[in-house]
Amino acid sequence: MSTPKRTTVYDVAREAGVAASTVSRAFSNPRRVNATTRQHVLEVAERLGYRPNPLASALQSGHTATLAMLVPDIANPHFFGTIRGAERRASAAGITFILGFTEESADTERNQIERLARSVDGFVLASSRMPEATTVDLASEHNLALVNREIDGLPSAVIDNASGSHQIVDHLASLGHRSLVYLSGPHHSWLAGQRWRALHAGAAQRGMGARRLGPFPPQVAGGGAAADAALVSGASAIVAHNDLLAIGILRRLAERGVDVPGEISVVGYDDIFGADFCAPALTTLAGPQEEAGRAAVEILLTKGSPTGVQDSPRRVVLPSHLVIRDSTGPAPG
Amino acid sequence: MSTPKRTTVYDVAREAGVAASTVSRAFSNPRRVNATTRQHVLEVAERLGYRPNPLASALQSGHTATLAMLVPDIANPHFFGTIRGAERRASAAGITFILGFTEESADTERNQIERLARSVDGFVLASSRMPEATTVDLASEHNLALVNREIDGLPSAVIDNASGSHQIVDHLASLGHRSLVYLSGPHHSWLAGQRWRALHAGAAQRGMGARRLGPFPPQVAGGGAAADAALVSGASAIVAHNDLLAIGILRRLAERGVDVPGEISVVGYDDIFGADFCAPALTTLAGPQEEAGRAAVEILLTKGSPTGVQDSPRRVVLPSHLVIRDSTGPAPG
DNA sequence: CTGAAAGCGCTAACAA
DNA sequence: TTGTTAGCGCTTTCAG
Repeated sequence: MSTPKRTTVYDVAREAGVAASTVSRAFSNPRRVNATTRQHVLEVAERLGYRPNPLASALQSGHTATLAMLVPDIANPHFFGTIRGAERRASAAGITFILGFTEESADTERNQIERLARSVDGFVLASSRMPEATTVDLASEHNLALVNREIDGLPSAVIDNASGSHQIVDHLASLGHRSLVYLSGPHHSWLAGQRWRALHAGAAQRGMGARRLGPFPPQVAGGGAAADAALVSGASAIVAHNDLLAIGILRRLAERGVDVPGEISVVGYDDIFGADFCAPALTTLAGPQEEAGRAAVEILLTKGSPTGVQDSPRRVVLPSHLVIRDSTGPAPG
Repeated sequence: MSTPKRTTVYDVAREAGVAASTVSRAFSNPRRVNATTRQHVLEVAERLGYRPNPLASALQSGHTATLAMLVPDIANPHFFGTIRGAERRASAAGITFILGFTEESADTERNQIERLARSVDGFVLASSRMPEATTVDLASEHNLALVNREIDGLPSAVIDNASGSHQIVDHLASLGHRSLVYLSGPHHSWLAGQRWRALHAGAAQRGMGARRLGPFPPQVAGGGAAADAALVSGASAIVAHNDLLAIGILRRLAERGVDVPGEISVVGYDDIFGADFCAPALTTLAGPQEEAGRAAVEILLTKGSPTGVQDSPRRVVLPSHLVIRDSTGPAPG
């Protein structure tokens, strides 16, 4: 509030008997300054309570030491781990972390990027909703790293949903299920496409039937309609687009007096907070979310580094594993 | 990545045949410019793809149009609503929103504040862990608004825990409970103090016994020890510091074969995501979290406004209400 | 290794 | 209402 004139490089310089540029170097380019001089400058700075102004620094240098992460919705616990991983990594590197929400809208996402463009060095886009072309376009002007989305030519960190989906199919097959129904997430969701393709292929290999229904809103509230649709389909196993939806389905099935897993099995994706204490506890595909967030930041950090060369974009694929709980069991009959 | 020379106010000014300051005004001070001129400037700016650089603007004006919210832990769903409310309000005002985590540490919190000080116009401190003195100190140099914490002389938005705690006591009393045990959160938590005081007073009024045990880590994992301690205490009702802890307690009780609410009732605070689908569904104190976040940002926004005068700090108290679910029932015997 | 000087892009007096 | 003139606080050539 009060603005008792901030101490600047000049104040420190005068007091230390050096030039402002030396003070600057002492902070941002330690090697370019004599160790003794630097020590002295730092002491004076400390004494005067000097604090570099990141804005002034960024204005001149072009580097903001800040990065932004854009997430569709904060209320989805699925993003917890990723956010935390990203924040931790950024923090560790002394990078300021901006979190933005896109409200599940590609337009909002795009606007956020344009808006923040000058204030950050790069963006982590989690489960981006933007069309591929738009994203590629933006990537030419901005530093982007994707999480749980892959686009040719762009760096990304994803959790292996293909292999994970196969694990799900194998699990269900081993329990004697002959058919499954995938209750899909948003139509334009890259993840939904991935999951369905793998599920479909895996089921074919195992001689199982597989159908896709939906899209359903990937939230607990979407579970009602999804469950009802699944029941009509006659499949003995439901694979829900994510845990939120799966939990909603579990609820609806309980309301309707359908026994899980006695009459029907339910599987989710993400292993979110709550998946282990809903009733019945949910069988779901888990992955190192935190690691994914960390990796994305890492990518941004190294991209901006001295190499300068834009080698082929890094793509990190993290292993997933199926956590078997109480919502899956032997096929009935 | 590529830096094809950004268009600046000067480019626009030249092209529009006006001075740079006019361009500046057209954007940031529309009234101080002729409507026609402004229109023209905006058109030219649009055509050239001009985008104001917020850093340069902030450096000169001292206003960053950015604010930061500091939260102890992103993994606690309790903060969802508050974060979302704050972000939405900021977004609506065209303010950039920075989210930081303090890892439940007062030191980290303080460091974050110092670190971001120059880059933001104010801070929303959610469930701040800092000692009162430190906070008051910081408030003299920074623009602070507290959420779920009250300190004399500082603006805040809190959910009414006192009245809420009384609601809990009344509910339990009406079910015939003669004693309750409060399983407390962190010792230095302001909320924990509030809750216990109100619980204690309410119980006394109703002629109920009340004991406090703990502190316990306010997480699901803390529930094991908490539940065991509660059982030993012999109380027929448990009030947990928050829902995370309550859910952990529910789990432990289930493991030990203790019937809830048949043998013992359990109440939580916050009505977090999951409180409605754990087993049994949790009776808990709910409040308008989102509103709290919104209010805190609102405070920051108006504080920085033209009034200039620092009237008595605003304190917003939001109503809470008890959501009765299946974890509470008549006292046994 | 260090200093001097010139801005980064914008806004804020002060004139006109 | 608009233009002119200085910077905001820092980094960065370029000399020395």
